[in-house]
Amino acid sequence: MEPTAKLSKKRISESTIHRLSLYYRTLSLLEKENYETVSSKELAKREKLTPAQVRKDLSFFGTFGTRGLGYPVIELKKQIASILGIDRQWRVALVGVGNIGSALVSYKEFSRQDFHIVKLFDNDQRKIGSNHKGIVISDIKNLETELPEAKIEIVIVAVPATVAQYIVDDVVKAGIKAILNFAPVNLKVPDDVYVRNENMSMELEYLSFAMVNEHPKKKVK
Amino acid sequence: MEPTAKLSKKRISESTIHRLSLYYRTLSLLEKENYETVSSKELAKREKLTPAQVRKDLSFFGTFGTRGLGYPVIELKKQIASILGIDRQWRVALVGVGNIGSALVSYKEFSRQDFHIVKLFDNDQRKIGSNHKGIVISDIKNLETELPEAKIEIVIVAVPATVAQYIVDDVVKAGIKAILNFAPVNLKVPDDVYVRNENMSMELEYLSFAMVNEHPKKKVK
DNA sequence: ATTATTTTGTGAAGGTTTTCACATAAACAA
DNA sequence: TTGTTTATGTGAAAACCTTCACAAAATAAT
Ligand SMILES: NC(=O)c1ccc[n+]([C@@H]2O[C@H](COP(=O)([O-])OP(=O)(O)OC[C@H]3O[C@@H](n4cnc5c(N)ncnc54)[C@H](O)[C@@H]3O)[C@@H](O)[C@H]2O)c1
Ligand SMILES: NC(=O)c1ccc[n+]([C@@H]2O[C@H](COP(=O)([O-])OP(=O)(O)OC[C@H]3O[C@@H](n4cnc5c(N)ncnc54)[C@H](O)[C@@H]3O)[C@@H](O)[C@H]2O)c1
Repeated sequence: MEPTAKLSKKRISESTIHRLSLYYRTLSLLEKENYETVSSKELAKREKLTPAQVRKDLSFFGTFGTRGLGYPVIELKKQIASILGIDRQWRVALVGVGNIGSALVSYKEFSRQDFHIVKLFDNDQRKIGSNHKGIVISDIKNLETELPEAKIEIVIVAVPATVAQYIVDDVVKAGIKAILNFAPVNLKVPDDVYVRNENMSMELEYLSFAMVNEHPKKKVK
Repeated sequence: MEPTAKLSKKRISESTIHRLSLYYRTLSLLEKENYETVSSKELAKREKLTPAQVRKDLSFFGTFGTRGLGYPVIELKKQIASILGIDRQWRVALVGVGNIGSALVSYKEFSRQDFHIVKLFDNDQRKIGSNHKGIVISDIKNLETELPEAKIEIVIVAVPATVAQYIVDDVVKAGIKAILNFAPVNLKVPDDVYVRNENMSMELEYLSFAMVNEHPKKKVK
């Protein structure tokens, strides 16, 4: 059966995309464990999902498996990489080289996954010009000129919440269409700009809610 | 109309809880801006949601508004805090005082929201015993005894992925029921333990997918 | 070969979440 | 007062997402 690239009009749900990320990570692991093929059942078990969910998710994008056998690990991993758009390098800039910013620069998972932080910006004179993990920190004043020059496609925002919107306004002016935001604010951006928020308080608050209310988990088969 | 605390059997969706966190943050902002009341319309606008969504979310927990007027900002904030269980202090420990761990210890939003990191653990002899932001780093060997001693209720896991499961096994043995995990692995825990994962690659991959596929956003009114 | 077994891919069913739409109630204006 | 406006709270409808269940296809066993 040939893997087919469906170019369907149907909107794919956010959950499906997130699960593709999980499948990708698990397939990498399976590859290391020398699995040649994997069934939807096994994949589901590892992700605490149902096999039907796994098959349905994949079916939105094509047919990748062999009946009676399962999915070829290496090939499926490649296909998911292609679907997610991580079969290429993304040039990433980070604004705000503080506590969390510095941590992210050192985060090996990003570079392993072809997200390369190649530019850093800050407004602190003590930081500007200094070399941080092999990257010279640029002055935030030069954001609008240097982002296009460096062919940046994704910007990570790690500045204080009070200035995040101003920074993002400039980031958008520079033509950037994708932003990963760590500041605890709702950013306003034009319709054609994608923003994802990392909100750690939200997850802690979920834990808090769950404990206080003995919130039942979704049943898992 | 009296605010009523519904003790319903119905499972509240994860999305609703996450939105409560957003409402809470926005209400804090509205309080600072000296709003006395706020309508579901205004709240929705700030969160990029529909007014109906806001009202429905709140209605699961009681009736907090006044028809013709809206919701009293301070009172609603209190009510949401009570629902989320953040009207009290949570004692938090963090394991793995590395790049991301250190950043989290410095994260003021946590302490402002009554999540207090009061204990740090690591296995690096150079770090153990040293004072980090006013907390002496403990030896990971003492995890099982010191977690109960310090009355810890939530543990943040910020150790390398390869050891995360072992750490979590010990954390669970120590009786902890809530874990915030930063390691990129699917942790196995008993049914009565809540785990939330912070997966930053997932969000970057979502951005990647969205850009490559020109993924339409959900329509927003 | 033939049969039993495995496992995919997918319509349809079932379940959950969001949105609609309106009765209801409070506030405000005249 | 009375009427007009505003805005909640909520069943019902619509949209969306997950699971079911089974035909189809491939493998493995006899
Ligand atoms: N520390 C954490 O663990 C953590 C976790 C989640 C989210 N956040 C959020 O991430 C952001 C940064 O947090 P942090 O703890 O790293 O703070 P930080 O103060 O350590 O870092 C902020 C950095 O941004 C720089 N900066 C300030 N204004 C700037 C401007 N106008 N232009 C460019 N750079 C500017 C500062 O010089 C500093 O280097 C905050 O919004 C915070 O709420 C932090
Ligand atoms: N750096 C980031 O921005 C980032 C972002 C998201 C997730 N993560 C994840 O968070 C984890 C930590 O990442 P990091 O960049 O901070 O790494 P790091 O190496 O800087 O920190 C890891 C810390 O854990 C300690 N440690 C190692 N083994 C331990 C053990 N058995 N018991 C106790 N402590 C132990 C180390 O001494 C070190 O202090 C990793 O799983 C990583 O994938 C990191």
